[in-house]
Amino acid sequence: MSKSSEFMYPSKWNANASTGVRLACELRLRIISGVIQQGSVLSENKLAADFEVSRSPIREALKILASENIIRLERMGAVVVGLSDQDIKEIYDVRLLIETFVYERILKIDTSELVRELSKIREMMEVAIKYKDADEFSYQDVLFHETIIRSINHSYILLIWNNTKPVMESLILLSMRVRLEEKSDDFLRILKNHEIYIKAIETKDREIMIQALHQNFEDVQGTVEDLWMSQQMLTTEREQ
Amino acid sequence: MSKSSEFMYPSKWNANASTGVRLACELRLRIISGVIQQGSVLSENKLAADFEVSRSPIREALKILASENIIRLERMGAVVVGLSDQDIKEIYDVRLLIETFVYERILKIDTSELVRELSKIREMMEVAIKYKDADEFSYQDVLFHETIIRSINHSYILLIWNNTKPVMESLILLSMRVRLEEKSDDFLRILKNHEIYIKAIETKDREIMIQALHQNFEDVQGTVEDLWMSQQMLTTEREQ
DNA sequence: TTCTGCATACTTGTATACAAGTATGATAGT
DNA sequence: ACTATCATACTTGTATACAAGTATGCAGAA
Repeated sequence: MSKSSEFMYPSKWNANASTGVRLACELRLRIISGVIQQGSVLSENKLAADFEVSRSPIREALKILASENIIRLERMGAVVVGLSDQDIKEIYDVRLLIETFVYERILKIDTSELVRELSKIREMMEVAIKYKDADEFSYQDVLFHETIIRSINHSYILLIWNNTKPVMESLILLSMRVRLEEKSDDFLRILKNHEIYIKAIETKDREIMIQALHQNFEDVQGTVEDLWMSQQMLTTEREQ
Repeated sequence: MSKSSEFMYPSKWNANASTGVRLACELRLRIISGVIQQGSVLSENKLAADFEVSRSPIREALKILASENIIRLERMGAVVVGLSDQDIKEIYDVRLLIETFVYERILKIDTSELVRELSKIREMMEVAIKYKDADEFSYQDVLFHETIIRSINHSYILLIWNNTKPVMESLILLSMRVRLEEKSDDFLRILKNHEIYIKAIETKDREIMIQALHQNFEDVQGTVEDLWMSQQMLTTEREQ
C-alpha cells in the first residue's frame, strides 16, 4: 500500500525539515486526497517499512496528524479520519473568523509595508499562472494569507493559523492541481480575489473586505467539489 | 534545577496519559508559573536525567510545548519562551473569539441538555469552594467552558480550543491557587459569572451573554496580576 | 594581548532494542 | 457444531545506541 515511491508533497516546501515533519506532510496529503482511504488503520511498523525509516520519525508524524484531527491514535493503530465536507466548511469558518479578527486589527495599523509585500506575492501568483505551475500558485496563495495574518503580530492568532495551515495548504494544493487541468480560468478569478484583498487593506474599507471574504468563501464549495472529483478519480482507478 | 521531586500539576488530571503528555503538563506549569525561568535553555538529556525517564517521552513533551509556543526548539536546546502579559491578553482574545462564535451557534440549537450539564458543573464548583479546593475549582471552571464549546459539535473550533486549553488551564490553576490564600471572595464572584453564562444560554439573550463575557474579560487583568505576584514570590524566594 | 585552530563535550535526529498489553486464530473439549 | 482457552504475532510506549553537527574553551602562534 502507498509506498514511498512517489511523493505527492512538493519536496522543496519542507526540504530542511526533519523526516517526521516531511512524513506528516506526505501522509496528510495522501489522506486528504483519498490515496490513503479513511477508515483504514495505519501501523507504525508498516509505515516505517513502507517509507524505509525507523519508527521514531513515523511516531512524530502521527502525533502531528493526530493534533490536526486527521487521524485518531488508538491502542491498536492509527485510524484514518480524513476530512468530511462538513470539516472543510468548518475550516473555512475558522479562517473567516481569524481573517475578520485580523482585518479589524489591520484597520488600526500602518499597512504600507504589508500592501507592498502582498503586491509582490500577487505578482508571483501571476507568474505561476503564466507557467501553469499549480504548486507554486498554491504556495503563494497560502503565503498571501499568512502574510496578512502575521502582520498584526498576534501570537495566538498565529498559533491558530499554524494549527489550521497544514490542512488549508493541502486543500488548496489538491484543488489547484485538479483545476489546472479542467478549470484554468479559476486561477485568474482567484488572482482577482486577491487583488480585492489588497485593495481592502489599502483603502481600509470594510465593505471591500467583506466582498473579498465573500468571494473567497464562495470558493469553498468549489474546493469541496474538486476534492470529491479527485477522490472519484481515485475510486475509478482502483476499480480498473 | 527543578527536580521531579514534587509535581505542581495535579496527577489525577492526567493519570492515564503517556509519560510525555504528563511531562508536558508539568513543564508547562513550571514555565508559566516561573519556576522554570524564561530564557533558560532546556536540554533533552538534562530533563531526562532530572525526571528519571528516557529522552523519548521528553522529546514528546518538548514537541507539545513547542506547538503551544511556550518553548522554542532550536539547534542547541529548547529555549523557554514563557508567557508575557501580552500573550495572556491574546489568549483571552482568542477565547472571546471562540466563545462568541460558539454562542451564535448555540442560539440555533436546543440547549436544555447543555444547561442541565452546566448546572451540574456549577454545583460542583460550589462544592469545590466549600472545601477550599482550588484545583478542583479550576478543573470544573475549565470543564464548564469546554462543555459549552463542545455543545455545538464543531470540530475545528474544538481543535482551536484543544490547542489553547493547556495554557488556559495552567493560567486558571495558578491564579486560583494564589487567590485561595489571598482573595477567596473571587471564587464566589467567578461562580456568579458562570451563573450568568448559564442564564445567557438558557434565555438565549445576547445582552446577558455580552455581560457574562465582559465580566470574564475583566478577570484577565486579575489573572495577569496573580501571575505577576506568583512570579514575584518566586524571585524573593530565590534571593533568600 | 589577540587571533586562529583544534580537541572535546554536548546537542539533536534517527535507528534499534526491549517490555507490556491486546487482538487473532487455532486447538481441544463438550 | 460450538465454545473456551491458550499460544502467537502484532501493537504501542519507553529505553538505549549510534551518528552527525555545533558551541566551547584551551593552546599556541603572531
